[in-house]
Amino acid sequence: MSKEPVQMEQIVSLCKRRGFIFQSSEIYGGYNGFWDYGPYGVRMKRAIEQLWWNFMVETRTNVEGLDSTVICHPKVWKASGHIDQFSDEMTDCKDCKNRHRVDQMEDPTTCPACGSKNLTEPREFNLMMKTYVGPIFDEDHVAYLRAETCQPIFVDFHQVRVASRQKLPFGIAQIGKAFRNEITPRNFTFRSREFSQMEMEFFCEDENAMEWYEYWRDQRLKYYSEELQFTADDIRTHDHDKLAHYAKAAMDIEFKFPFGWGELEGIHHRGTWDMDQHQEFSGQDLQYMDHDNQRKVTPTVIETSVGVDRTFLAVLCKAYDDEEIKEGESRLVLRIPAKIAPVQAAVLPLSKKLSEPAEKLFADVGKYFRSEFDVTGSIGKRYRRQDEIGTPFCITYDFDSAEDDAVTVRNRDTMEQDRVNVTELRAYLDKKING
RNA sequence: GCGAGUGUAGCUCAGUUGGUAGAGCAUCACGUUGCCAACGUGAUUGUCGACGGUUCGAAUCCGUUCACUCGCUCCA
Repeated sequence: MSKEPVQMEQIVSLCKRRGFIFQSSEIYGGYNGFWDYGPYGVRMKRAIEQLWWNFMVETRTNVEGLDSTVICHPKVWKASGHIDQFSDEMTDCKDCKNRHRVDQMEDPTTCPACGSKNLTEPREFNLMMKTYVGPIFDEDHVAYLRAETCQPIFVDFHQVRVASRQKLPFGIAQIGKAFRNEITPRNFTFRSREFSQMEMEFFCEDENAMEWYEYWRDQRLKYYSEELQFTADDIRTHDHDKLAHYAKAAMDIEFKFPFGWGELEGIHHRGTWDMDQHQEFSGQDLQYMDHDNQRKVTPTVIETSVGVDRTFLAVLCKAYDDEEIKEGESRLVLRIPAKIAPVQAAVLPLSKKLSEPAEKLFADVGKYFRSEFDVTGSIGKRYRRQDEIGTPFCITYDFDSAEDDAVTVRNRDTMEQDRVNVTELRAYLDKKING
């Protein structure tokens, strides 16, 4: 059953039509690089975040959570290198139209691509979003929106450690918004200017760092295969040969998007770079006292950093299936894993006459699963509507239901139905959805 | 940001040499239907991306701008 590879336009169109994602500020013509999650989108986005949180935090004793502010003391970004490193001088060649980083050019007056000297004045491109804190808008009150969620984790390391009574090795995880003035937002939500990250910084001793690096790489790959059901065709890893200034080892987990391979997650061995920087800039002692060995160590950091919006997009691309049912008839179905589907169970009365008892059933199902009630249109029509938003189970209340206290549960992928007693419905769905 | 392309109802698109907008799907109502896009009748929807100009008259011509797609660049 080979199918046409999905195109980005189809994903964008579906997202808009069914209320997953639409452009920010659309009535004003939109705003480049900003996207809103609609009713189904926010359900699935939160489910993805919850899935990651459960996997990374709730099911472990050695990872703690944090929810820090978007705006931090400006020195945080000075220490992290973002204010300097995120700021590139760029020049455009007026002849061959290529853009170059001035610091990477052998001769800043000559275009490396075509040799022309007809270049624009170097202009600074800083990716940090700037704002002011306090009512006075001058240079002394400049602040930045965080460009990544991990820096506040380093900054709060000691507070979290003391409060949670953790010893090395342990991790701190955070989900939240980050902001970057991307030069070119592109590929729908893949690269936007406001986005959500799910990051975990694992603090350990340097001797064991590579082992932890490998451990977290394996854990994260397990998450993609077992939790998100991505296969070897969807996912590949890519080891960095050129390392960033802070990294000792680094790899990406990439997903095969319609527009090509794109990074979902980065796993980095950051050494003691961040902790050293914050120690230096804050003047505070950020070392960890290892009482067992009577020594102080600066923790080494292993980072796992995921883009929520990218995960969301990957799930949709993978799930999208325009399936041919018979000659000339197809159904659009999103084969989203049940755990993160925006609607996990739709309650549908077979006929409008059955609305009242069906609504009672819906009230009960809705307590335990993300659910929806729909009475408009034929039953087949309503199944197709649910297929389109990836609802794994449709519960149909029919004319026998009052008699036998049972309903049919229709499976999205197989389109087959089970007759399930209402008293067993919760357990039935729970097993199918949560395993 | 630079270069190229695109921009008409929620979606996909039509709109002839400038004469103030249509189709299919979707949505909603009523009837019908009783488990996979049925059908019938009716209804809603657009300052033709935005602003400005030329013209008696602009979706159609010109300018600017915004957004999207592709390339350069960058990254979670």
